Amino acid sequence: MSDLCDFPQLLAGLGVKPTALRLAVLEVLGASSKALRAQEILEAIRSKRRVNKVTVYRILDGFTRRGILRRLAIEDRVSHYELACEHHPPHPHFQCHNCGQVQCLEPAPLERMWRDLKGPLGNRADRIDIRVEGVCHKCREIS
Amino acid sequence: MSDLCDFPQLLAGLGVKPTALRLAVLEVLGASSKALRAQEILEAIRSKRRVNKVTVYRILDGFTRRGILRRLAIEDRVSHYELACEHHPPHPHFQCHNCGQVQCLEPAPLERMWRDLKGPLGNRADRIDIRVEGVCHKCREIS
DNA sequence: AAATGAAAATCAACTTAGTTGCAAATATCA
DNA sequence: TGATATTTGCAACTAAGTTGATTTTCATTT
Ligand SMILES: [Mn+2]
Ligand SMILES: [Mn+2]
Ligand SMILES: [Zn+2]
Ligand SMILES: [Zn+2]
Repeated sequence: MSDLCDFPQLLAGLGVKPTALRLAVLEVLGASSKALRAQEILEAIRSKRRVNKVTVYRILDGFTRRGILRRLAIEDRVSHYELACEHHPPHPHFQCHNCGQVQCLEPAPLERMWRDLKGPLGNRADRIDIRVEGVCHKCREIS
Repeated sequence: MSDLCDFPQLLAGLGVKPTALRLAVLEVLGASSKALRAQEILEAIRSKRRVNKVTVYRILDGFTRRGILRRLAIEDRVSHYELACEHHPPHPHFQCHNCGQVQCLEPAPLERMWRDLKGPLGNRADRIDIRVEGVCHKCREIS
């Protein structure tokens, strides 16, 4: 999705060393049009080289803490990850409850929701996640 | 939250036997102003009687399938449950990333989101979940 | 009241996704 | 080169939930 980002430079800007594995994680996510599970990222990297899952989990975690990735709590019991670079502003997601895929939707409606939800609370809102669940285009055709 | 519902009657209407445990699960959720984890429901029941966790998980699962409860994928790796009766229409949720509590927000803005998100897809949207993340009122005071 | 049968609850074992602690391998710097 | 710090790997563990088989409960039928 984002071959627009120069990953080595992105990491350099944050003082993070661009190791082969860190770049591999970013490239897998950059090449995907949808948010991926840690498992899927792991397998994608493994199709090219050998990696330990712990390393991948640690990279995903570190990137999420630094704001390089967003971790989505979109599905029970499995996190999904996506790039959080400027080409990927926060946006709603769609998950098909038949095939499980997580699509990215257009960011547009987010701004308005912010205003509606932020107001009425003594809480401080830092982030808003919108998840649409249903049956995707492909799965509808089949059945 | 919903002492408004007559649980035995609710179950009867669906042809589900109102066993002691099923009612206990509904009463715990009915007495709570926030969505609860399976663990919390289990502990609440255990403070009164002895139960096996499998039974509680199966009850939660059955209720969710029948639409008596909603299962919320609001936090990584832990489901939250809430009553889905007419006094609890679907609504956005707020989770504090300090204390982890999941508050229920007002249902109002949901209708509008539907229209915005349903349209642009070949997908069929069945449900929309909105999750606001931040720091809750209580946790803000403390720090 | 005893026998039958179905639904509900329990138990032990298992699974999945992720985490922890520590050791080995690399990279960086003096 | 050696000393230090960072990254990666390995094995063991955890938390949340699931599975399959067994036992209990409870309403019917005899
Ligand atoms: Mn996305
Ligand atoms: Mn709620
Ligand atoms: Zn699908
Ligand atoms: Zn809080």
